[in-house]
Amino acid sequence: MAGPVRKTRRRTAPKSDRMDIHAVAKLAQVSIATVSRTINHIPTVNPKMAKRVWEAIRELNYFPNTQARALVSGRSRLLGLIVSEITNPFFPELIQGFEDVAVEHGYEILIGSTNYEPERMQRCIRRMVERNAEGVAVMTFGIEQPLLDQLADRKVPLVFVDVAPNKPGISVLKVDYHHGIRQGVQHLAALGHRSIAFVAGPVRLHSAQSRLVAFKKALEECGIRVEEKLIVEGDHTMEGGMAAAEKLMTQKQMPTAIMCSNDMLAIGVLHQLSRSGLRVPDDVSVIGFDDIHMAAIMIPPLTSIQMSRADLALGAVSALRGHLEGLPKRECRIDTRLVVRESTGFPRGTMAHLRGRKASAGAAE
Amino acid sequence: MAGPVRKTRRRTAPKSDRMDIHAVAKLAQVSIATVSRTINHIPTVNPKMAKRVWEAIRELNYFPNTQARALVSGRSRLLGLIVSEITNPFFPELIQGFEDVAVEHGYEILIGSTNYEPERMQRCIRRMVERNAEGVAVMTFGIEQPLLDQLADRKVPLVFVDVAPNKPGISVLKVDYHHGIRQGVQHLAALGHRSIAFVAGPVRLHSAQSRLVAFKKALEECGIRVEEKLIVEGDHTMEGGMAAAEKLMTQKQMPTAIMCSNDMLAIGVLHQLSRSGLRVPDDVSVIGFDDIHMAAIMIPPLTSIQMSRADLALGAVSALRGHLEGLPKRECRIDTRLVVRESTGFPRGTMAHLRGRKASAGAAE
DNA sequence: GAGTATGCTGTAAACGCATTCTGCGAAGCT
DNA sequence: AGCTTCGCAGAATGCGTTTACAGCATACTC
Repeated sequence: MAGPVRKTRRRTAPKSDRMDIHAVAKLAQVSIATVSRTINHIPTVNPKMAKRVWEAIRELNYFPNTQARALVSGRSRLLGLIVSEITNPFFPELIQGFEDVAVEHGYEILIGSTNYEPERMQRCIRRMVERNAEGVAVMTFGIEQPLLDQLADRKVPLVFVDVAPNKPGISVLKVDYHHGIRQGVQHLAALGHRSIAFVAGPVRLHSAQSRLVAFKKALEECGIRVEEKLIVEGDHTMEGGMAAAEKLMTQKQMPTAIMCSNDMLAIGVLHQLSRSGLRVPDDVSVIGFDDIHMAAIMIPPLTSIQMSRADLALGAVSALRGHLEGLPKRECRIDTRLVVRESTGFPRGTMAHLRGRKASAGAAE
Repeated sequence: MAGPVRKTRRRTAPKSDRMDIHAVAKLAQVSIATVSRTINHIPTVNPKMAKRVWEAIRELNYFPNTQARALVSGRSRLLGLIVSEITNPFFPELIQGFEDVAVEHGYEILIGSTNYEPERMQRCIRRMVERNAEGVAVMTFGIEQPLLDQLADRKVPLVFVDVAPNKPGISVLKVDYHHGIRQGVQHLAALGHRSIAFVAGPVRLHSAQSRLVAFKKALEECGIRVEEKLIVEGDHTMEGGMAAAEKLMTQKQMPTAIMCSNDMLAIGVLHQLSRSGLRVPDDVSVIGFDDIHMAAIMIPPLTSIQMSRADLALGAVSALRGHLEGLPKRECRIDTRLVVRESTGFPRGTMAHLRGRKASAGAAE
């Protein structure tokens, strides 16, 4: 023949110590196809052989090689999750939930944190593409359009929070900020508060903007005028909350209640107030947002607006799985609701305040 | 020949829209071998061609398929990180550090959290093996020997904290708990404390045990007798800290200082004390361990013993990389050191206490 | 009892890439 | 000019799976 010499190159190692499907097949005295079918629970396999195969697998302590499976099947069984910062307690709780749901459906997750740096975002996306994630949930609460396109162009199913480009293959989890925030404002108004401040999040974060808008709207609904002076910007960290509280306290008219764009801000506010000798809720009421685990164990336990991480996680995974099964896109609503604890009470100096000192915990009564 | 008809099965899709190395080769007018060499920075490639290749890659927005590379090269470029619970703030900080170091060396990470459940641990290990992690850092501060063997048997490089089986391919990061804890005890002793309580971690955690032992040893070094009554067990959560403080306060002789096995406990203690009307550090001094970010922004800022997450992460990655390059094993020392903030001061009722009220922040003076 | 349907099994071809080998043209050397 | 050296293209092979398809019993039909 004309072709070059055909040399049957030997496997580098004597097959025996290689832990692959062949080893299992050999031990179970079947072909690799049967092993594969057994592993994948294809029903046409003879139960007798299947049993032999499982025994061999057990004996050899065999685990299928995910990379090879992914390569041939085209399915990586990997879902990406991009968050902004893993050190903000909200996110680990979210990650936990996301992972639980993903694992339940046979997926694994690839985590990326952007730290709000576009360059890191870029790397995250690159990793997701390289590892062939079947879908990516972008939970950074703020998108970078051009980067996103890299994913969308590859037809990777995506799910965003709050806002997303209107394309097929892209779902969005619409958080109903308004409901929870209105509950919060109504709760404060019912207690008698009329001077309510808001510590907003970074303007560039869409979710923070939505919370602010919802707050203003809720105020109006309760017939309370929006005072721009009572709205200060924080950065969703404790330090930001402390600075914001500081700023609010130097104002002529100090608010009797402070709502915050997230719990970290609220915790910072709590600290700064305490540091200044003000008592919560006796002097000032405080409401947070997110209801992270820590909120419940503050002193006093923080009244907060809950946005369920579990729902978020579930919604995200469901949406991605939906895309993978062909459904074009989807809009999932995430509820928020007020959780009343002990950081809210009657405003100082009102009759209610004097009467109600003891009742501040349970609100009404 | 005798064999069955050889049917050249066509690619499922017309090659053109498949984004693989062939497409790049075609566009750059070179062979796939050259593309491969270019991507892998093999120096023998002609710079001119390399440039053409990079341009083609850019134009096509090509990303190499990681699974295929891993399959053929045998290197997944994946490092596993197993932690106990992602919702304890210590761990996200650790994960962050680990990821940073890993990415810097061209690795990606696979995170697993066990939640202290052996069954989850099992699944984590399974995932690490299936995905072919090149090394795994087990940062759960407590090992499950039998499970671990599954990894060791596969010759996966491992790194543990505190304690590890003495085998080749297994490194250990030895945390020098004693140094930091001694500094803490000495700090308290110097301020005049003689009645120092310790809120320990779960007995089953090796790291918690080590901290307790180090505490006792440090006490003796300072000539203070170990009072078993002043040692209570917590569970490394805030709630555990609150319960422990409660317990300590009901004792006949209340301690003037409390050291805790981790910061979450200390924060819980802080809360419970404040709830009971005791002031820190005026009435009781408190010292934490780990020095998580949150410690610095407590009220009062928590004096804590720092164990650098960055060092831990760096040590872990270095050890794993060492194994991959053939070094048999390694023992890396992780330092701990006292960070004095405002939760420690002179004990109540001493002359020093009266004199030193103002000086409590800076300790000495 | 021959023919056909049925049920599993084994074989071999992909999946996308890295690696290696051969063949070959161009450049550098004596 | 003849030789070596270098670096590229082209082709083949393997990584560990999945899967289409061929094949072979066995069971079923009339």
